[in-house]
Amino acid sequence: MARKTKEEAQLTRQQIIDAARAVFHESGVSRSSLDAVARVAGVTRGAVYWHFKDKTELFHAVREEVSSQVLARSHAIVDSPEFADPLDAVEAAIVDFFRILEDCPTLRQVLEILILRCEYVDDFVDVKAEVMQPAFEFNERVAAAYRRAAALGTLRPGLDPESAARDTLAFTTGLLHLLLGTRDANGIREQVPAMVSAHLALRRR
Amino acid sequence: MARKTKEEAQLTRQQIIDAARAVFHESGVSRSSLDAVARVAGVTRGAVYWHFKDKTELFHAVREEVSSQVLARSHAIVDSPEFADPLDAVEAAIVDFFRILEDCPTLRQVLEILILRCEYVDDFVDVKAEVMQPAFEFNERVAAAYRRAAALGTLRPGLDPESAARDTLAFTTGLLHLLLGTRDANGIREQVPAMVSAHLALRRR
DNA sequence: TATTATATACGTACATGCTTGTATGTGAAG
DNA sequence: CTTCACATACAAGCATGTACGTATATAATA
Repeated sequence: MARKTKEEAQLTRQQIIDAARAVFHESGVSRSSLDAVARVAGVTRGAVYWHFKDKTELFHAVREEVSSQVLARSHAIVDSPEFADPLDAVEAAIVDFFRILEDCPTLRQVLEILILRCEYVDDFVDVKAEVMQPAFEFNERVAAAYRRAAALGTLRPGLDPESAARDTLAFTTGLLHLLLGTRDANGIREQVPAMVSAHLALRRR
Repeated sequence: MARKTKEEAQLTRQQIIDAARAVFHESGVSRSSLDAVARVAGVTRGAVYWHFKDKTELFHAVREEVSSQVLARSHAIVDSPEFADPLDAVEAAIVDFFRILEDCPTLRQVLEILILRCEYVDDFVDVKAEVMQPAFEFNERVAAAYRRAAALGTLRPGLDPESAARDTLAFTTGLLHLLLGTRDANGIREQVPAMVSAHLALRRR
């Protein structure tokens, strides 16, 4: 084999990332060998070590490929001025998230890797904080939306926007884990839009 | 070394389980070697292999040591006839769970192992279902409590008991994951009783 | 523009350490 | 005397990291 052009090199880099996602999802992060990743990608470990320092760096590449887009998409919906009621924006953002979770296998694979196929120890303890940061950032937007709703009078009287946002964060987090935890999620999967709608309905005036 | 009496053997077995819990929590399940577990327990791998077939069986021993007690305790509170309002029983059970999560380091360690230090692949995929089963069983009790509350008229009119139970399950699940995910849980830890109370308050008439 | 030099994008080979499973030894309890 | 409750020893397989080879894209130079 010989040297590739820059575009070809970027392509093999992407192939390695795709292979890593598949292998991590299949075997778990710590049980995945870089040789298995290389074989799936159609290269050798030499290529993997050329593009990535070690498995941790490759793991980060797999994660960052999806985390930023998802967060940006959710933020755009929550902050969208198209919704007269901020509560509608929150509901739309949450429903949208769970919908693309169903439609985008890449996102689903990465989230399944992060949540139940990765051990957060040693150098991965701070990774867990990075993984959860998007959730907390989204929660900030939800709190802001709830404050706007309170000002508009569409939030149920007596509800503290910050407390309500924490509650919504717990609800969303739990729903995600329940959906990823089991195959059919005990019938929860088809109930998602209704559950989100009911959750928001309890917060409306 | 020589043969021990039966009580001594049970003691070393328990020491191995305790050591496994510590080592799994420190290094993650797959990165933990049975030799490390044996050294912490003060024995050799021979003792570990005598008491347990392999690492998977040891893992199950660590898990089952706590899962049954916790579930029984929660069920006892939810089904307790001491509460006039079933919603009070649900609130008490949830608050109690998160309180013993704070007070009992063993339970906390095991839950942290199960949730963020274990990779659910291969022979562990069905383990995940076992891990989540207590949550679904508890949810059944909560649904029954909500039905009783509906009959008593203390449940908010218009709420479907089954839907409300699913919502509570998502809330509880999410709260658990948020608490275990980060060190200070972004200030959520001290808010837990208030969050649970607020969650139930939205479901009261 | 043609030639040369160099860094690039890998593949190959090797040494090392770690972990597992099993096989066997062994001394005291029953 | 037998079985238990371990300890010890051994073999084998992986996975990792690095060192090295290599041929070509690309830049530098003439």
